[in-house]
Amino acid sequence: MPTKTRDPGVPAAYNPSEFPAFAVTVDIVILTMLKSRLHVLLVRRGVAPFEGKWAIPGGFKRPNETLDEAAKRELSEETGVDSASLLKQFGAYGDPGRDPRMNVVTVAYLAVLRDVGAVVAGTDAAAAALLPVSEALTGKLDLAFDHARIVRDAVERVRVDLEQTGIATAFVGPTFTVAELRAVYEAVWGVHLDGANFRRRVVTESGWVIPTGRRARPGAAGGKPAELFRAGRMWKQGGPIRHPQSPERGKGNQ
Amino acid sequence: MPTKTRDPGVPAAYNPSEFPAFAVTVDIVILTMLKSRLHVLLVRRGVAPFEGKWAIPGGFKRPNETLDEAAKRELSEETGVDSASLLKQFGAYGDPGRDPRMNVVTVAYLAVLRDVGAVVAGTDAAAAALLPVSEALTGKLDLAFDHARIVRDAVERVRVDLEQTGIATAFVGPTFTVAELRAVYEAVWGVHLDGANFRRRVVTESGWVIPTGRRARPGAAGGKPAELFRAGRMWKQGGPIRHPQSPERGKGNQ
DNA sequence: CAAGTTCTGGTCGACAGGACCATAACTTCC
DNA sequence: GGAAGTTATGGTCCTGTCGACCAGAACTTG
Repeated sequence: MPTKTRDPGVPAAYNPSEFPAFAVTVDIVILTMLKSRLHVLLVRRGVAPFEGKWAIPGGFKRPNETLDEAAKRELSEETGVDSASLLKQFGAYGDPGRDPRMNVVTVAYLAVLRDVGAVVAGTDAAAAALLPVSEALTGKLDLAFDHARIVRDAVERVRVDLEQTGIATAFVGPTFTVAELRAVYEAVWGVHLDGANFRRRVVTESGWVIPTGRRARPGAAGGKPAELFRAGRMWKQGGPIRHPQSPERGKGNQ
Repeated sequence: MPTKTRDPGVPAAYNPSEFPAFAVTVDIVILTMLKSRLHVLLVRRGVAPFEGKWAIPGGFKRPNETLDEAAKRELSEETGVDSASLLKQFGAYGDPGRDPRMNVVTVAYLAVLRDVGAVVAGTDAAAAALLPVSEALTGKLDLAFDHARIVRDAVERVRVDLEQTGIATAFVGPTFTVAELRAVYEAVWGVHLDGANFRRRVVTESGWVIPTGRRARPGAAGGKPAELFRAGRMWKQGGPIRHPQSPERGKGNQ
């Protein structure tokens, strides 16, 4: 909103044509776990510019909706998923020339989902796919526009939020094993966590996970069937697991 | 950017008139320490709407500059300060009707400065002032547009960043005492920190603060003169002080 | 039944972090 | 000039957390 109250030249009522007009879009980085690796939902562009390249889904904001509503609508249109609680705004991008056709400012959202696989399979397989974020981050896929940077920022945000918020439970289903939850942390952070210590942390204190009494069927390799839990209320106030290297602040110099 | 690749109706080259046009502005929440309290720089609006109300400074983004550049330019125009390193984007706001005149999407930036007092004194005193954030947060000041929400989000961001980044040193001058630095944490978090423990944390391990050999003059109340330090390189990798309540996660329930 | 795999609980030591005390070095006031 | 007050700075102790590691439980497949 204009707040240049001290500029004498500003009229009392703006004429929109006097100020640069922008298109405002909302883009969504949809992340999910697949085969113990972090994946991102990408669509293949069918029109110029960047025709044939991968891009993250998005669309124009409408004047009569909020940014959050626009993101929710786009997510629903794109995947059919209707869960607004996992949508989080994490950045705005407005470099000149980022869209060669016109001035576009985009507001980027992060969505963490489970079971996107079925959704993607239902759409045109050639137009949408789940791809490992590692490939997008290392530049193996060159994405359209500045979407590589947006995806990078989104993943960085997830890495931080995993420690500070309860975003971890958004990656798993309504019921899950401790090992599934641990796999989320290990995949996002790229570290190995001790299974026993991890379990102690989330199971010992009540509020994090609630036992359902049921057990999961072991995988193909066998093993003891794991307990099935559901998420407790404590995840609303941040996650229980800290990044391994984070407590060792101040080291590594001298 | 438009990525609705599967929509058949999208032409290869957009006609800007076919899509809703928005004005894009950049607003800056400028925070500083004054009398051991957190203050925000506000300007008094001279024109409708919200004439006479307080607002945070900002202005229109130009088509040929990035959002970061626009924020830097506005900060310079508003305060004369030319330090881009302390500018951080923290949110975008685009609710319909947030500006009664036209569709405006604003991208909000946070700037942490010291010595804004001299800058404010130099401008028209009636048009700009440093006010305690507590008054803006509690609703004592009713701000223009949705600026109350924006200020609230900015302060929340600072509270988090104080723990995770080296933003604390941006509040103090090039040389500072340990007590000055501690006052920043205490003011932003609203807690009391033990002076001895605080000092041990930042002084013991090298890299956080570097002694200058000089001493500050005691305040009006007297006391032992404090050592003067300057910021070390470790602040680039996060702050050394943790929020007191943050390690006690998972308590308070059962 | 044997071997392999995963889950789950236990122990132990290192260490960060907070509470608290004591002393040093300056001020102002009488 | 001394007393009282204030702030800075260093020391000690104690508690809780967290990771490494071990051992047993419970299932798989062959």
